[in-house]
Amino acid sequence: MSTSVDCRSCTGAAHDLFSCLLDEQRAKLSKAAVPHAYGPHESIFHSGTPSLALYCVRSGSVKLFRRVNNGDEFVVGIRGPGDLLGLRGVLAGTPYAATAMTLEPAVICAIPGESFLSLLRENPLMGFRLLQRLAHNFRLLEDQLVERTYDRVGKRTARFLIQQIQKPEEGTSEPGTIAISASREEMAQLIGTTPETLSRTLHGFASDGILEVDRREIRVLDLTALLRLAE
Amino acid sequence: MSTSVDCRSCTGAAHDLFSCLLDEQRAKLSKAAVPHAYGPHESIFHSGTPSLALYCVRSGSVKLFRRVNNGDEFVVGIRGPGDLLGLRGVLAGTPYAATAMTLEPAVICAIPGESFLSLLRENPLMGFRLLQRLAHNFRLLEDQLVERTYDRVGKRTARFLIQQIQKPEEGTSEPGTIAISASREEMAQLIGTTPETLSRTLHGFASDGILEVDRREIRVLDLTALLRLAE
DNA sequence: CGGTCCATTGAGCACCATCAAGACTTGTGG
DNA sequence: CCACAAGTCTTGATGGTGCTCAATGGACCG
Repeated sequence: MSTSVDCRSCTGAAHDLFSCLLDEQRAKLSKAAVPHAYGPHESIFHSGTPSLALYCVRSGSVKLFRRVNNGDEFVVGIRGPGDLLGLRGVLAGTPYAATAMTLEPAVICAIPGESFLSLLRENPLMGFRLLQRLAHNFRLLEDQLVERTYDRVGKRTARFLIQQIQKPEEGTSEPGTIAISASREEMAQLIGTTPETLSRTLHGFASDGILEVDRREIRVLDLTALLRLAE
Repeated sequence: MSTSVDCRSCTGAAHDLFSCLLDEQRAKLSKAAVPHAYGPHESIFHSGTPSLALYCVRSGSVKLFRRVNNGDEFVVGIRGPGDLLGLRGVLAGTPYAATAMTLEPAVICAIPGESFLSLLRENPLMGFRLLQRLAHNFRLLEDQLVERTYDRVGKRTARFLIQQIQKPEEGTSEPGTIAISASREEMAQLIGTTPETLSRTLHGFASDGILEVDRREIRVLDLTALLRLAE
């Protein structure tokens, strides 16, 4: 075991979850968790393979997607720091339902399913916290279901852009400027549309004076209008 | 307290969940649970109101829906015997996210949120079972998200019909015959479309020789074809 | 300076919601 | 038992949204 990790120092929502662990349990977790640095577009696990481990995102962001019949990817969700991946599979003992892939460079800890389950048995409070978290995620997923079905591409795109603005960014960016690291293809997937439609939508916004669209940067000129579009 | 209930005798998936309770705990649950017989189209709780209780479906079926901006109902899910309603709200301490309404006559037990939570504290194993169940439902919801977004009305309708066939029915019906107790409007909601489109879809199937459509009964003539449509 | 990849733009079309009208069922009161 | 009314289901016509296919335009890289 080359690297070691201290789950106590882990920031974000995961801390909330693990904060109830006793020192001894936390030590056990830290010992079981194996961190790994992923590059962009590396897969963490694949849909259909047995759920041997649970993954805890320390930094970076990850997309979860399923492959649908016609072959293209359906993005089921995006996870960030503090989120757990593969929880369902480990709990239910079923294969992963989705494939997880990093969007950007990320550091993610792998926790063997068995270790996690035994920890869960030892510490019911963590179980309760987990229930609450799952309940919360459930609601978010429901929101997503409604959004995908009811809201038009324009609205979803506006929401996506607003999320990106709020995302904590590194030094260089000015307020209102979104650096696009993803390709249009990928961006379209996250919104749930095609690259063509996304392009049209963005340039539509641009010609309304709301955005300035560049290949890898989007400047928001009229945030008020954008917020109105996102309702 | 007029009526009393024995949670041990409750059939279905709920039994799985409560089977791990000790006698004493089960007695407590049975005492806390208040059964109530609902007629069709009665609401059990409303979206936005505080989550004071959890509901356990004993018989009948229930639709969960949200009201969307334009005013119409978006059906988030359907629950049947053994399912719990309002779990999320109780766990997270947030208001109900959806409104629950019976589709048919139903018997449903109300369990005060506090009683349930204290039971959960006393019995970690139940917590674990609950986690598993939530994990499973999570997956189903994800399936629904994909289905709603990707599958066309025809496919969704076919799936719906197949589900209805498999549903345990009371004496009178012949195999392959579906008694429609719901109106077209309601049926359309469950599938996620409009009454007009549903009507066209059903009669389209009929003219392909797959179904025989009557106002309140649908006979499946060609199950193979229907299964193929549902993929 | 070509070649390749990605983004954009255009044209056409499928699906389905909407609006509108007609057919049928059901209920009510005379 | 009939007549009328109200509701539901069906059918038709139309339009919008967004996907698909195809062509063009840049950017980046060798």
